[in-house]
Amino acid sequence: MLWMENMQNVSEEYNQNIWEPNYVFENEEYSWAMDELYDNDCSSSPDGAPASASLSNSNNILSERNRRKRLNQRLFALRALVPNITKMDKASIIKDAIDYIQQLQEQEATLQADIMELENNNNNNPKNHDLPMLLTSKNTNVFDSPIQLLQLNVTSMGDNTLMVSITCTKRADTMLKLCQLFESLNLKIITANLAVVSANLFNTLFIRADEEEKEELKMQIQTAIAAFNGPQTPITI
Amino acid sequence: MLWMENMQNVSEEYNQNIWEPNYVFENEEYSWAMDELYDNDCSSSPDGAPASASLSNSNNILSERNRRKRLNQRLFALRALVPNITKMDKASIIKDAIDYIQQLQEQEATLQADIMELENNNNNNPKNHDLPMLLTSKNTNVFDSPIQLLQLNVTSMGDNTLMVSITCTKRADTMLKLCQLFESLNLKIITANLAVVSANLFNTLFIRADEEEKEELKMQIQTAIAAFNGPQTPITI
DNA sequence: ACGCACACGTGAGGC
DNA sequence: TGCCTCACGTGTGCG
Repeated sequence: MLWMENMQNVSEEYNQNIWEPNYVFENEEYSWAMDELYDNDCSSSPDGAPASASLSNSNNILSERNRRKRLNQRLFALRALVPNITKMDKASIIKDAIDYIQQLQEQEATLQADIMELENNNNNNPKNHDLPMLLTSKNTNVFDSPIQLLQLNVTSMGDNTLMVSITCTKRADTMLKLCQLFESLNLKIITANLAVVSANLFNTLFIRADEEEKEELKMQIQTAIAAFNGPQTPITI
Repeated sequence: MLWMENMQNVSEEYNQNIWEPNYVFENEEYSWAMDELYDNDCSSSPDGAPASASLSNSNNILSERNRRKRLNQRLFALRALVPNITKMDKASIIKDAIDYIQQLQEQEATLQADIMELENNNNNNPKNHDLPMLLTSKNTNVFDSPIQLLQLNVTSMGDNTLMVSITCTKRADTMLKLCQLFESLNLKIITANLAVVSANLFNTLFIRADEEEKEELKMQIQTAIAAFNGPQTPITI
């Protein structure tokens, strides 16, 4: 019944691995969602299992651990969006999110009804509201000057945060084009910084995204710039 | 290792318990979240375990099974609320819910701003159609979401530097419009910073200009925003 | 073969 | 004590 005792080797490397999910957690109550991150080797299985099985087993364990970690990060990110949270249970987090979504949905319906009523009330303005407006159909007004990219880096900062650092030559409407590009990519920008030094434009922005989307994001930015510039592409990096 | 074979007694009562979570599920693909619902008694443990331990153990198993079932039901209910779902992963469900909540939040901000705008439009009769209407060459793709200015400060930092601090509600294309506006004013931007907090957008930029242009610059920005938003202006500061 | 996503049983820890 | 929630390792099934 109790033939497997590979637990509780946590205490030493716990303190250096506890910050690896990078959710800050200054308050120490309710600190589940990060009770993992110790990699035991799990060698020498009691029955004479061969080494290959042990290796694949270890991979499975690690993969499953990462999966649980991702799920908990997402759940915690979901919890961060809901304003009125009652309990920190996993089930309660999802329940509160459900209630909040329903509340937002009916509030949206109410607001839209109010808008329609107000629009009908003053019968002299013929404006129409088109709200959904997905991406990729708004950059039809590229005229001439392309974005000349000098450097592009995407690094993971932890805490579901990616830092994008872009350097390009400053010419007319470059910043405008970059903004257009960022909006088209639907990035969740936390903070953006821009510095102009002589004729160069240094742009640093922090984006809320999963850490594993790093390379994907870099490729997205590159292809977006390429698509923005048109058929001829002076990307040099 | 394989001393416990209490699986696969599902087939009879599966059909009457499958509808117990009350989510309809007419399509039969992706039907996880309901792979449980068999209550085995688990009596007569093979080793001579006492009856109390066996009973508490069985209760634990059953309770844990119910907990998992509740969690999956909630997750599935959450998934039912989100319109645009990509994958049926647990992690993807939570991710899509997160994106949807954020989208609903900014849409709510947009709609509330629209309501305020419409109410101002109802109260105020046309009186300011004498706006300078600069820029006008590139804003052919402005739909109808204006910049809702919450705060605007211009302070002199000395050394021919002015600091402009702008707060407005974050909605779609707000940053793009601000960039367009700044470019149209031909400002000599040294450094610009942008922070997004919930549904607000905080913008701070340092501009190379004479100190006596402070009030003039503030007026320029205000009138530019007014011109950008169109005839009706919901400036509240 | 390999990886991924899941449900399961189990022990630990908190009220 | 029992009840509840969680993380863990494991087995299974699918692409």
